[in-house]
Amino acid sequence: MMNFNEQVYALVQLIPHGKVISYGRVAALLDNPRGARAVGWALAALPDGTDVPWHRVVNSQRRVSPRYPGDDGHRQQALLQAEGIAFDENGQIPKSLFWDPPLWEIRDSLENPGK
DNA sequence: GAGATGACGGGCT
DNA sequence: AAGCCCGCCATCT
Repeated sequence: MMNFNEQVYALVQLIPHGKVISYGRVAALLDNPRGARAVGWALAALPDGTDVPWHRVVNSQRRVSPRYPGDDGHRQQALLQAEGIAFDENGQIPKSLFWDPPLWEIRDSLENPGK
């Protein structure tokens, strides 16, 4: 049985290039609707140079979340902009760029890793 | 096992 | 409308 962190990583890897999703939504798709904070914890534990596209996970305000005091989120924004994602003057991402997969698709992928 | 710690979120002021 | 407050959850001490 995959632990929570592994499920988070597996799901985040499914986020399409050019799309984003919120922490809370990731948690909900993993059948843990109140686990948003734990999702952030899981992503924080990723090593540098990971192949997990952590930058595609943003908060429910449709903005990137600061990592440390004083962080302006510029790095994550740059990664997203490189994928064609645009931010408005308020630093928000349009709703249309949010990934909203059907639940069955997630279940399938997590049950058959890699295929 | 109790207490502390976040890359969260939503409800209330 | 912008914060503050306080549950929530997986981990770490």
